Amino acid sequence: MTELTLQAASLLEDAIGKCCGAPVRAPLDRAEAVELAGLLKAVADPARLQLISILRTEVDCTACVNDLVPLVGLSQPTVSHHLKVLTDAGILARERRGTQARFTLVPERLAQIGQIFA
Amino acid sequence: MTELTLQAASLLEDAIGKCCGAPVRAPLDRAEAVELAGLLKAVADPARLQLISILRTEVDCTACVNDLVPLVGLSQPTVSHHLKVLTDAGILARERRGTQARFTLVPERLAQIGQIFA
DNA sequence: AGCATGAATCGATGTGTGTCAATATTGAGG
DNA sequence: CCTCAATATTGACACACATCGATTCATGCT
Repeated sequence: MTELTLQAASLLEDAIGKCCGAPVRAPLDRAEAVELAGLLKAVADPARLQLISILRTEVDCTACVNDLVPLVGLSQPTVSHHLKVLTDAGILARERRGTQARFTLVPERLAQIGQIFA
Repeated sequence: MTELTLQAASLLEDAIGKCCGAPVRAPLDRAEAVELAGLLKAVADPARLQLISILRTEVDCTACVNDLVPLVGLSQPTVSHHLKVLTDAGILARERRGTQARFTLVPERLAQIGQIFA
């Protein structure tokens, strides 16, 4: 793995053309773009954003489906569906606790999304 | 507008329950969630992510439609469509330059998206 | 004016997705 | 084992959307 010194990176910036002080990256190819878009799609939905924001206010960022259903005002199957989408995207972790399923935020994954546009 | 001191915010954190060191926010209501989701949807598409990443490598973060079409490998109408979506979302700015239209990144808007999950 | 070029709009089409009611599955207790 | 409570899956439906070809619109040039 070759690494660039800060100085070399700066020269590269001048050569390629630099934007807005943001780090220089090569344009995404189709595959990379599809993967990133998949992650963003998981989050680009009102119900799922609400679920995430609710979990953020819960102790340990966890809750079970039954707690969430009344808070988002959707049917239980629909909430279950959204939780699955978020879990498949690695944004939530699922853990069985007796008869109920507890969902917990994965903060590193959220931070990763934030980094995309940093 | 009432402001919280850092100390008060910290107490509030303890009272509400805190997650992952992320700032405490109230859960999103439906309207807020819809608006945020709209912004994220604009970005949650492979072609549009590619367009953004390409613009980032261009000098001054600008390019015209004809330059972009071959780079993303989609038809001109489709590229035009995606550019419109990004522009409507405030992520690009459009400017006529003779017969062609130049699109420029709005870095503040991109940063705003990053902040959502910070 | 007329033509050429670059960009936007239109119409159509196939695919994806959010939602729910109904049903199935899982796990705990009697 | 049977039942109950919590969650997941299925089927169906409406709606949104990415894509393209054809066309239209806008500018600059001759």
